[in-house]
Amino acid sequence: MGTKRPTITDVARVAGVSKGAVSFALNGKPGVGAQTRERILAVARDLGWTPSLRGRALSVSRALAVGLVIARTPETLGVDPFFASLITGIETVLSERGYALMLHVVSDEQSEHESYRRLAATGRVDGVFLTDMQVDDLRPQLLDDLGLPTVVIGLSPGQGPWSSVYIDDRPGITAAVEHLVTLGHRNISHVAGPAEFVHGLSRRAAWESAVTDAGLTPGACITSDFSAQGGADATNQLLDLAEPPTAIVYANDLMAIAGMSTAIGRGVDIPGQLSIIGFDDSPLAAYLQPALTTARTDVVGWGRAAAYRLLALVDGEKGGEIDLPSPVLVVRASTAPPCHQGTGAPLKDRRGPARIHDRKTKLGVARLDHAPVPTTS
Amino acid sequence: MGTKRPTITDVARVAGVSKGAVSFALNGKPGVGAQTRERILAVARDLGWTPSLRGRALSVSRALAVGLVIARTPETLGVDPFFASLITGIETVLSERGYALMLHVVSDEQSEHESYRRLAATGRVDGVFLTDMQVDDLRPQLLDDLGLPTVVIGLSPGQGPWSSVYIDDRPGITAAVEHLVTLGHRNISHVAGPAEFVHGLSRRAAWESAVTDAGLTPGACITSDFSAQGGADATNQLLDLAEPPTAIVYANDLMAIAGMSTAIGRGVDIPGQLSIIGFDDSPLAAYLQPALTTARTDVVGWGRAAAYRLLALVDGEKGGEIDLPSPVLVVRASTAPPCHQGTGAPLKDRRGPARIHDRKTKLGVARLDHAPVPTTS
DNA sequence: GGGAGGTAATAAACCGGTTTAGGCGCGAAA
DNA sequence: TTTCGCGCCTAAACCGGTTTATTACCTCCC
Repeated sequence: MGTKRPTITDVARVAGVSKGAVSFALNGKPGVGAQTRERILAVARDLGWTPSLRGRALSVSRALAVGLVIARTPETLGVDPFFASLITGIETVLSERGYALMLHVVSDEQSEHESYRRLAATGRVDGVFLTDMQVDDLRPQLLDDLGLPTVVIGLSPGQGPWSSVYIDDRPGITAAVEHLVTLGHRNISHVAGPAEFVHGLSRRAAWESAVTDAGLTPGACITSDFSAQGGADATNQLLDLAEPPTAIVYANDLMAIAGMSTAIGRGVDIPGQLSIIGFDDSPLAAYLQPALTTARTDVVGWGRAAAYRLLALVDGEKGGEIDLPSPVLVVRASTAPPCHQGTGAPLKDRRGPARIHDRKTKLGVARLDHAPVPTTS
Repeated sequence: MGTKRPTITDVARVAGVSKGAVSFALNGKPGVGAQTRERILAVARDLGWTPSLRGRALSVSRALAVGLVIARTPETLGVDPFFASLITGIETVLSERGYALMLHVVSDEQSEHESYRRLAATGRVDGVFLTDMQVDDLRPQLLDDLGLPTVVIGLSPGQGPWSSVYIDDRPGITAAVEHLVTLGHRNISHVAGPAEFVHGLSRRAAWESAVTDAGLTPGACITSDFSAQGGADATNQLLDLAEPPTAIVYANDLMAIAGMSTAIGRGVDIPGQLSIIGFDDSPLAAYLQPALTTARTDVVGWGRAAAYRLLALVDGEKGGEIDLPSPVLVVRASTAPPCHQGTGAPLKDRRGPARIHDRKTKLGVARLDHAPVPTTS
């Protein structure tokens, strides 16, 4: 706190040149001679000068920051591994470009819109990320009106004129269903996310078409809300059916975990009487009993890609496409052939090493860049 | 994107006054007459003027933003409900004061220090929050050197000259141990967090003294790392002991959940043979099988309090104390009297309504502002 | 009537950078 | 020799606010 930070004027004075010359030298622009440039840089180094983002931001009319508004309750947010990974990925890109992330956490849609308006009105950010896309989402239009460059996370390119980053959920669900069919399941249910969310819808559609493609009739599908309570309720409904499913594919891990616990609480053996598959590969999934079979998406890579796109958009660059690995199915102990009723197999040995179902060969799109087996590390 | 946003100069021109007068009028300062003020405000409203934070920030030499640097892997972060709640609480206060939160997520300590240096050097923030305090933490000193106002989250006031916000963990652990003792347990173990973290240490100390106060000898204590893997490993170690505990108190929910699953995987009945208590009250806790008894802290309130303190610090205000509710124990189905071995009680009915153990009367500090029972909503 | 005191408003400096317009000296082309 | 062009550098404008110094005017009071 002792002395103030040196400004560009201090550097200029010490180096005996003008402010402008210092600016040129520090930004590598032409307009200063070689040895003058050296001298300026040396002085800047000696003085410990760093550019003031406030000054620069005002001068270049840029905030040098981007925004992420999350409309979720702390309960949903705290147990969903998605945002942690997304933000981590975003950060890796932003930090190396000198950008910062402004995070807003709001409770409802109303405040979310208000948040965007404020970010735009005050000029705090140069662009924003948009997540949790809904079917007829008003936010892209709003952001367009506000003149805020936007990258939509989780909307396939065909679904709008917006710049977007997309991982196709469907291979994950497809692999899940195929895995179950291979095991011999014929009555496969789905617990879906809310129909107003595109990822709720697309996962449901993927389940339906995968089941149909396997020559089966889709089992019951219950639309829920991605929450633990919702997963538990939906599971109870499914198990209460006259002909309960032998396998359930959940739209996320949280519902799957709650569903699995509910089933166990009803005395249902898993995976003996009921196979369970989640979506997300929560860090917890491998440590449950039984360990949860689930689809994993490279969310960190998603965040990175989104950040690249947004910075490109802000800088007016072209912004090359980044191809991301497709989801893969991580097979653990919560899935098994149906009708093992009452075998009483020793629970002890049930958590084997996870097997990864990579759809690379079939679809030609999946790629797995990172070591995919998290259970033993 | 059509026309540019109006500036204060535009307002001045339209209103037929000087820039300075407009600034006075908009900030409620003396120096303009009543009806001139009215006219200026009207013009500003008509033009849809909002202050540019960039201009203001430069002028007042403030960033009007505060920072939070989180040094965690996405795996740890994604499953720990702490930060979601903390950030939510922080946001409620910041947003109503026009401040914003700059979030940095980094992987290691090295980058964390680098982050702080950059935030300070570029003047991006006016102050920062400090979490995950370690025993001989170098960061407060660093931030002091950098001249960055800091509020430490989770350090008791006596432990340093730093401005801090604190909830005493210990009543939660104490209540947990007392609950177990009341149930009849005599061999109570603890799975602790890393000894370099103050909340790891303090929870361990609380366990030890609560057990001792009950006239018992502390059972085995294993120092782990707050991760699922660590919780599973520690549980295996404890169950392999010649005299395994009849109850385990974990330093967080994640380890407790993994530990519970591990025990179940070994054929141990919970809570029949082993009682389990976590810490955090993760949104999942109520939906596990059996539902997890755990201590709940008002983390959102913590975030709010921390934000108030930091803004007070930044504004040079005094910053009144905010008293926060102590942790309470949420009793669910994972705890029961010991030695129920092999009762084969129907799992179905095990998830009763949660009971809250509030230590208000005993300690005179606990307060529960929010509806505390989350299981049925 | 003239100085003291107060209010309303303006002009201008300032925050810390970037960027443009322009001056000066010098070498090459006409 | 003149002129054009170019490299190097400075002065000054600019981004959008806040704040200080200053001026104009009015009132009060001796």
